[in-house]
Amino acid sequence: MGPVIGMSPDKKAETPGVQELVGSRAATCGMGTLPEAESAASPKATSVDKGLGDDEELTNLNWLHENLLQNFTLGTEAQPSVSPLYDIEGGGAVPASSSSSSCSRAQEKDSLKSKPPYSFSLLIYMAIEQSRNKCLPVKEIYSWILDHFPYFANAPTGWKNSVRHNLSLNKCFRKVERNLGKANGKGSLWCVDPEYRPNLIQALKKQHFPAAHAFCTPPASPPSGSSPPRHLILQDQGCSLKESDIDAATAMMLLNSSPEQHRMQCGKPQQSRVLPQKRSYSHHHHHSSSSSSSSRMPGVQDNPIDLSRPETAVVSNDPKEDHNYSATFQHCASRSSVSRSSVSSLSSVDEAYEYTPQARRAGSEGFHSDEDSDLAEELEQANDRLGDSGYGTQQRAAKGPASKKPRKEVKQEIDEELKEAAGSLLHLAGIRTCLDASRRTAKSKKKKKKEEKECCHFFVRRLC
DNA sequence: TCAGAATTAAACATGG
DNA sequence: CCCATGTTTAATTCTG
Repeated sequence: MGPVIGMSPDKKAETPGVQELVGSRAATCGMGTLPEAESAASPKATSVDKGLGDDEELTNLNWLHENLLQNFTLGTEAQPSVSPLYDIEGGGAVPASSSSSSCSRAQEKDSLKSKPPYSFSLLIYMAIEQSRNKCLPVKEIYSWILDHFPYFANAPTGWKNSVRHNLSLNKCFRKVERNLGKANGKGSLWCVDPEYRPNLIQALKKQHFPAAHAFCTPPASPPSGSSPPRHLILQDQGCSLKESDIDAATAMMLLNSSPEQHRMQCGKPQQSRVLPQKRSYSHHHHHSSSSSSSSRMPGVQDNPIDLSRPETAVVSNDPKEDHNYSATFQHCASRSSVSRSSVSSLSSVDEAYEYTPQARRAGSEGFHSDEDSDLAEELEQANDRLGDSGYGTQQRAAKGPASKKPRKEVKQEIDEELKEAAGSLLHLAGIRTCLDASRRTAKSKKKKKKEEKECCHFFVRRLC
């Protein structure tokens, strides 16, 4: 990621109102992260681009915290205005920053300054995936990013251009006409091309995001007391785990990670460069050799992710093949016969939005019916589990409430469990990180050490 | 060092 | 005309 800071500040604001809103929100909730944890992480995390040492690791754990917890609120749509971490830290309603310590203040300050370690593609992906209907208008994507990464609230507005650029250019994202849309505003909806979801998840994982699988659409069967537990596979260890074990397992990953893993989890932000572009936008890409392209994205094949979702495990139509620009472009035509399940992602949406692929891409798109039907069902059920808000209100209103209540309860239970698990995991991770950081930054300033100490003490207290 | 991926900036078109 | 959205190109930066 290039420095956003370098963007010309005199550019006109694209959405003037939002910054204020989010800025103030961020100020009140402090990004909704564990304040003490982040206080250790944040203080010097203002620069992500260069020369980051020990602090950066903490910073990235910071993001890990946020996103882990976000995703552990499985089955609930991200509530932009309410951080998912509220629940964990404050027992439900208390903003994290209400425990006003010097840590939380510093953290709030720095959360606004530190740049997310995720590429725009991943940010967009996360936004879309956490939306109820798995598709969002650009504006909502902006909002999600602003809500979850307040850094952008204060950053120059070129990032929105980048977001749009990514949406247009990245094959992972597909434009969807919304015919009911006038009331919802202009512009199209954007969704994630299921075919490329594995890529995105892989990219997320590569970006110190062990819980990337949580961005996967939940399995077909609705959660119930009798439903079989979801099994997750920790990519680097090949362990198959029940969800209830994930806290311990992921904690193990954090605590016993190899240097490489540790770097992934705590180290310098790395953007995964695995996401396919829709076309070539630079001449030299056209005649670039395919030598390196075939060697990229090792994880997709080497570490198939159990994503509790059929398509995610299917990488046979491997987009990695055309993940480089030239190949991407050339494969477009051949991909016309390739199974396409985008529509399936929208199956539950198409009551609200009619899916009409854009002409530019429609030429190369057919949709796979078999997979679609399965996924449609799956998504329908998944969407049933999701909370309210967003675009699907009408259709839910049409449904009877009778079938909803038990699911809701179950969902709540699961959420509780997951939050708890995530909480303890993060505490462990926080301790680990704090200790590591203290060790490595032995030479660093006393002030910093003090903050780390506070952080560690906090976690130890919490554990006890 | 290099190729490719990602970011950033900018121009332009379109539609509300 | 303004603004949001979407597309495209180009330059730059970063990373494996």
